[in-house]
Amino acid sequence: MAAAWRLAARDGLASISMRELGREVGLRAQSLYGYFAAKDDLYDAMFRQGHEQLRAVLDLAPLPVGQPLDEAIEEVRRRLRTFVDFCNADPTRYQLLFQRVVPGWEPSAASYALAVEQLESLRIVLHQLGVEREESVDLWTALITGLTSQQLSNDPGGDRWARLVDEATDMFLAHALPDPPAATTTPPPGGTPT
Amino acid sequence: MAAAWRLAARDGLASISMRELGREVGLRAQSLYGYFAAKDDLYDAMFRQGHEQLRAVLDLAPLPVGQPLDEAIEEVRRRLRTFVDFCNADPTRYQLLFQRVVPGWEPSAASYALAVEQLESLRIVLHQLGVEREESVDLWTALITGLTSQQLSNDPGGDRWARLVDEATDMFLAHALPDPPAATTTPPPGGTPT
DNA sequence: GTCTATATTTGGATAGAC
DNA sequence: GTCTATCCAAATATAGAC
Repeated sequence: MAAAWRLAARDGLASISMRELGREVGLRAQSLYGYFAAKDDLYDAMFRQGHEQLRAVLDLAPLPVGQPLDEAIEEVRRRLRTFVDFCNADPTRYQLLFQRVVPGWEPSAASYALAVEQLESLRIVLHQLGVEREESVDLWTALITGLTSQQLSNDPGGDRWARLVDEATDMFLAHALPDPPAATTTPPPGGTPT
Repeated sequence: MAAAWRLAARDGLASISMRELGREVGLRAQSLYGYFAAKDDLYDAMFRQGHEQLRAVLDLAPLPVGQPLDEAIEEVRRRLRTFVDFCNADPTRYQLLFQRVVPGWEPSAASYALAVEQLESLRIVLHQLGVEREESVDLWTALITGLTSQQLSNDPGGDRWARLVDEATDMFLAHALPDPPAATTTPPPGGTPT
């Protein structure tokens, strides 16, 4: 798996070949079929691994159940930062998980369920903040996706967009919260919604 | 060219083959080399064509020089809508123009200049609105990119994210304009540094 | 489990005739 | 301009020996 990620990072996901992967691990390409029934299975395993890694880093941040609003907001901000950093740390992984860059391949149903689960957990967090409109959740995912993809496409390895995550969070919450908090990191007055 | 776009839409950009393209237009693959010196030249021609199309639709909307603020804002809103619609109308074209989905290929310098030009015109429009911080322009491109890519990846042909463009514009302007419009009751974030 | 050998397909690209 | 013929490289995958 590590060799596969390495090759993908070097040549692009779609350009992984069984021959080269075999060479990388000291085997012939044919021997790999003892581990993956077909090349698609390799992609599927990578997809699953990537989502497990994502879940691992997000799980470090517990869901903000019953937190005061200002702490919950800080938690959301932290999550966005974690997510953008996660994507930025490995553009190839991001492409496999969130874009469709391998022609003719799509994740198996079982693997895709992992991805859906992530989105559901996001929805829960936003709801606890008082962001309940479906449209607001969509706007939030667009904002995250946009920051991430701009960062990866136009400033890989840098932080030109990544450093905007806090500002973006403020912008979004000021728009989406029924009772908008003060900007930046100053704690807002009480008045928890819902 | 039309046949190339058709194939790309059907099988993915990276999967275009000269043989199949030839078959599509009633020629042998080898004959195509009379028109494109190599396959990369084909991608380059498509890239150029796509950007010319984009310029064409955006040029329909004149730059809002010296307009009153509210008209300029409406103009920006219109431009975003035009852009998202343009991308949504042809996901393949979007991928070629704004993502890197063809392994080993990148636009020639001459073609890439077209893309840079688009961004520059965007910067001008925002400046005329009073949005001058570099970070705000970046936030804006992230927002556009995010709406577009979410729309294409998760609701192709629909409008789940496309219909959020006006709301997104309001959110952004409320945040980025020194003197916010009446769109929302949200106070702007703290004073923008120059 | 891994190998050799090989089938099979597909792709980009060139040479030279017409 | 387009064709036939061909080269060359690379890919996925299977069969069967060890």
